[in-house]
Amino acid sequence: MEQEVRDSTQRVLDVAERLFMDRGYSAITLRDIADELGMKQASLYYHFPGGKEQLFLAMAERMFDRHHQGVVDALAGGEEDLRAQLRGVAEWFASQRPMKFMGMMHADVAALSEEHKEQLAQKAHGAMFRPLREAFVAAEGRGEIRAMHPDLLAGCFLWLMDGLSYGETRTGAPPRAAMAEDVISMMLDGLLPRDGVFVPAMSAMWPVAADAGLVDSGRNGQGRSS
Amino acid sequence: MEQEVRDSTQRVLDVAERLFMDRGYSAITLRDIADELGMKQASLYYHFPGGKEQLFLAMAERMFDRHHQGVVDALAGGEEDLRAQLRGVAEWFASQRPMKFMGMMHADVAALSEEHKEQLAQKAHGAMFRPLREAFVAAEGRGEIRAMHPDLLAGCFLWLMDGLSYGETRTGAPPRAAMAEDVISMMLDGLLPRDGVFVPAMSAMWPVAADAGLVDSGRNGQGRSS
DNA sequence: ATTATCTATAGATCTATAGATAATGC
DNA sequence: ATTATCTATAGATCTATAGATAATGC
Repeated sequence: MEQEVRDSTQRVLDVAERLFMDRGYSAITLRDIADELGMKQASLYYHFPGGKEQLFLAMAERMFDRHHQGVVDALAGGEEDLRAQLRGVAEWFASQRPMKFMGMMHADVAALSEEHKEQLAQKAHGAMFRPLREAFVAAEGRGEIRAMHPDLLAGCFLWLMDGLSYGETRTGAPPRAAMAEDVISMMLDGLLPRDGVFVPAMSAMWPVAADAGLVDSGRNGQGRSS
Repeated sequence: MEQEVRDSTQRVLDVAERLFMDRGYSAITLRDIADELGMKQASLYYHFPGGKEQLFLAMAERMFDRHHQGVVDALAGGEEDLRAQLRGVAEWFASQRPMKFMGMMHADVAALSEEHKEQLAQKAHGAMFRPLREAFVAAEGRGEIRAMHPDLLAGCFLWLMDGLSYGETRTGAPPRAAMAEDVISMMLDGLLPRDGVFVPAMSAMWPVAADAGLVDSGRNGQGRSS
């Protein structure tokens, strides 16, 4: 029975995570979640007496714990080599559903109480930002990369990894692994030629759609281009 | 009177843009917007008979038109030099309120009708994505940068510029101009040393907070770091 | 007559609470 | 007795519509 409780609550969190992360805190109702679970909206209060906000918070904390584990493990797996570490983190994020990290930390969090807002920000920071930042600091210490504000580096990388998942659905886009590899190469090698030679990119092999929109439909993007 | 109508409707759009972009389509009610304007919720239907969705759409299109102008002008101002062009675009975005582009194109757009969804995606693409992508293609054609999928390059840059505005409120963060310059340098020069020399970064001058959270409060970020 | 607002309200949700019910464990 | 659900519903919004009102332009 103890086991049952756990499974059931975890299933609620699974659905909540998928829906909240996909459409945002305000857009999702408890009924949406309950419907997907085949239960009634009021039944969710058995698992989360604090209601919607408590459910969202529990979902977010569980998610951050998971990502913390994934990021820390990935960083540990490529020790002494930043590129290998970043590849590992990229693989981790590719294995997870998009979290829309910043979208959540901004729009969704605004709907929470002041206390929970701060709590979640701290959690997110400790879970993903801090370990990644430390990896950049260590790489700089080893003389592997130049000095740049480590918060900026960690933020850019996390941000880009999260961003890759948005583009995933586009038709004609290079596969995610190729994009991640190129993003890492862009950060480390840069786009300018090195020693007069161009570093090859994986995504360069994919054909560029004539005028790739989000889908391939007629263009009505912009008329009044002055 | 004609003039009056225009001003009044534009003021509605101003407030709608600020609120929608800040907290998302679902989180903002027509009452929120009307209150801020000092009018009644029902009065908004005079300006936008189609209601909330029409108001959001009009707001987004006006915003994209503005950004199209800003991006195109910035790109034209630094012709034949990608770094100058990107600096110009970065300055443009710094002069504008954060648009939370992707957050909007994903979560908010999901609440719209299928038709408007597509319409907005096309608009956003034509307004900002396409001109930027073409600048990357041209730079590659000039031999300035290596070949990489231009959609990826344009997406990364836009994404990073949008991301910079999120971090802006953090205490102790380097000023936005320094961050933008470093992000551009990271993309073009890379983090690895060039010809044995480290390219200097502006943000490297800013002190790294001992354990910079979003604010400087006690750490409760992560306990169970296995 | 037109413009730009307002008041009032119908109808549809949404969150949260109270209490019933069925199944399982002691 | 406990667990996990359900039904029913109060109370609070939210969107949208109908129609009144005051100010301005012809």
